[in-house]
Amino acid sequence: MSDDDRPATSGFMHIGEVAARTELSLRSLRHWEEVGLLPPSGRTEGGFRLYTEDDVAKVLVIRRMKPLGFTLEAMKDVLHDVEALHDPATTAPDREAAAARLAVIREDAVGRRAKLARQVEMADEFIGLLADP
DNA sequence: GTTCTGACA
DNA sequence: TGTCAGTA
Repeated sequence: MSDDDRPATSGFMHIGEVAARTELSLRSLRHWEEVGLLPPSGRTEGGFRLYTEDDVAKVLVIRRMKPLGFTLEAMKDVLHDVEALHDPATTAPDREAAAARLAVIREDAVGRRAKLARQVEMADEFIGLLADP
């Protein structure tokens, strides 16, 4: 690794640090860039991906949606809408539309969470079934 | 030693 | 998604 590939000085992180901090695989992070879900904020001259704290925040959003079974496309929309709401330049009607979409996703998430909870119940019952009497 | 791209038992 | 190859 050459000096221009060392991110420590500028607040940027390499993919390895992001993976470690988010408990996600390098493979997933690379894949998500490939499909346009999470492009790194930058690249070194050597081609190394550079991630910011904001990027990590997005990764965490994805990590939270993952167990709910949302599609990468849905995650992409969420990231875009959340970003739009953060951007002061976003117009009122655009905010309204983004908020509406996120509300739909939230309802969906509530349902998916319930289904997940039922699965955990099944797991607990199974574990109880094998418990020492 | 870490990351990159591409490919596939 | 994991993992291995062949590089830089």
